[in-house]
Amino acid sequence: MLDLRFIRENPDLVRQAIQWKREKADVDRLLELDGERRALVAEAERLKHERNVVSEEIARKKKQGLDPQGDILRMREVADRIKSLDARLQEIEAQMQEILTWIPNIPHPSVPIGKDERDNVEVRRWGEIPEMDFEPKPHWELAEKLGLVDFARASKISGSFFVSFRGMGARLERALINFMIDLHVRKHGYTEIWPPALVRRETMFGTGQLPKLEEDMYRVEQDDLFLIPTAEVPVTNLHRDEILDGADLPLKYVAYTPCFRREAGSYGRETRGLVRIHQFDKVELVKFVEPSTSYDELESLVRDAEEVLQLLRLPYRVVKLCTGELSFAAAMCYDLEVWAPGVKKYLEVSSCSNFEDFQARRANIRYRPRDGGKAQFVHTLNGSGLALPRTVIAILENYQTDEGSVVVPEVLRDYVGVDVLR
RNA sequence: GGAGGGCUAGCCUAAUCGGUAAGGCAGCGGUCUUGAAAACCGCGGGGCGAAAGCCCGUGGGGGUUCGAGUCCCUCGCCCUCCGCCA
Repeated sequence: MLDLRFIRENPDLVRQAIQWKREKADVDRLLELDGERRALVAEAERLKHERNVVSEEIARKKKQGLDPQGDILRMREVADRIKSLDARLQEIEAQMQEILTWIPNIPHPSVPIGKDERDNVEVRRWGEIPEMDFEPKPHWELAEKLGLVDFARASKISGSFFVSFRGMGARLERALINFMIDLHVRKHGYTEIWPPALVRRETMFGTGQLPKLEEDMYRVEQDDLFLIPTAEVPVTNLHRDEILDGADLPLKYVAYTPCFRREAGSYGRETRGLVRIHQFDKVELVKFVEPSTSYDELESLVRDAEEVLQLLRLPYRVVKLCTGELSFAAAMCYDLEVWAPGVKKYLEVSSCSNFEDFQARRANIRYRPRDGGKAQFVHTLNGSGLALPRTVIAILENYQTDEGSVVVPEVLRDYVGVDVLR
């Protein structure tokens, strides 16, 4: 959510951001309502002042044994006026709120302007694409043959685009989760969190998933709870409606959770195997930081996520998203894309974003600066570190041998228990 | 699922039959000091305003009333007990 005052002072920039992100929000209508609201507030406040003064007068008269009946009758009318003004104000504010919640965050000035992934900017590459003297197989063939994944039975019990890991496949999944969390906790100084996977509506609103993405999420109707699409949601909302101590910042959290996405309307190509599934595992990094440090913190967040790929020795590239690819709440975002030789493309395994104070304002997360002073909104950031299924894809496809076995990356061997999946 | 008790500012705690939120601690600024502590003074939730000042704010929302921390309804959360349960 943007600050209303900021919108008032920078309407053109806000309109531009709406256009860049292909959102629909009527800024002119918002400003018009804002003007109307301010006039009504002035009138209502004048009447409330009168009511306060006379009410005290009534109390005084009663104490002195005088008859306040005339004042009471007069105030009855004032009270009616106030009530109707407040009702009108409430209506206007609800309309403003509705518009406001649909206004996206403003992209950082350094974000390349563009409309789709072709306009993203590659920042750097890491690692060598492995040379194979045989035709690399796609991961679903390898996984099926090695008995790591059971697509058919998962579909039977839950429908298409669900998977069931089995045997060493399940073991690999668990190994990756532990490896990633251990890295971020022990080496990068994150605190491990295990949050709920079902959250309230307000929680989804706090990080910006609602109202925009309601159709993309699973909802438990009976209790109006949502299955989280990412750990970002519960973990960022941990500090909702709090004032953090500036001396404690930055707060750095890492959380493993399953993630649930309906992926409504995104069926099509590139959805075979493990590329896009309704339930997947992810290790997520979340930071709460002082505003002046947030872009440095974004860089270190990206490096923390990259290190997972480097230790796994998987070739990847870092891409800076253009304005049209930025999510609703993000001001800047880097994607990490790992090379998958079987499907012959780069796959997104991490999105690392700085939301500046957009989420903090929505979720009311503030901090008290070290030198005292007023509480201010923190900046929030998050990034995958990493999403599991595509990391599994990359491991299977990059580490495959000509006989169809898969070598286990060295850093995972203690976690997996074997050197080769065969 | 049922019964009861609670929720006041960063934290802690008051407010008689309904009369317009009293204090304390922490924090920040100042006086004093070589520096610090102590002591004393001030600030100390949000909005509008150049300021004076005004409005709002007792978990959220609504109602009754001239006037609500206080009465009523509703939702959330915490605690105690009963029931059920991996």
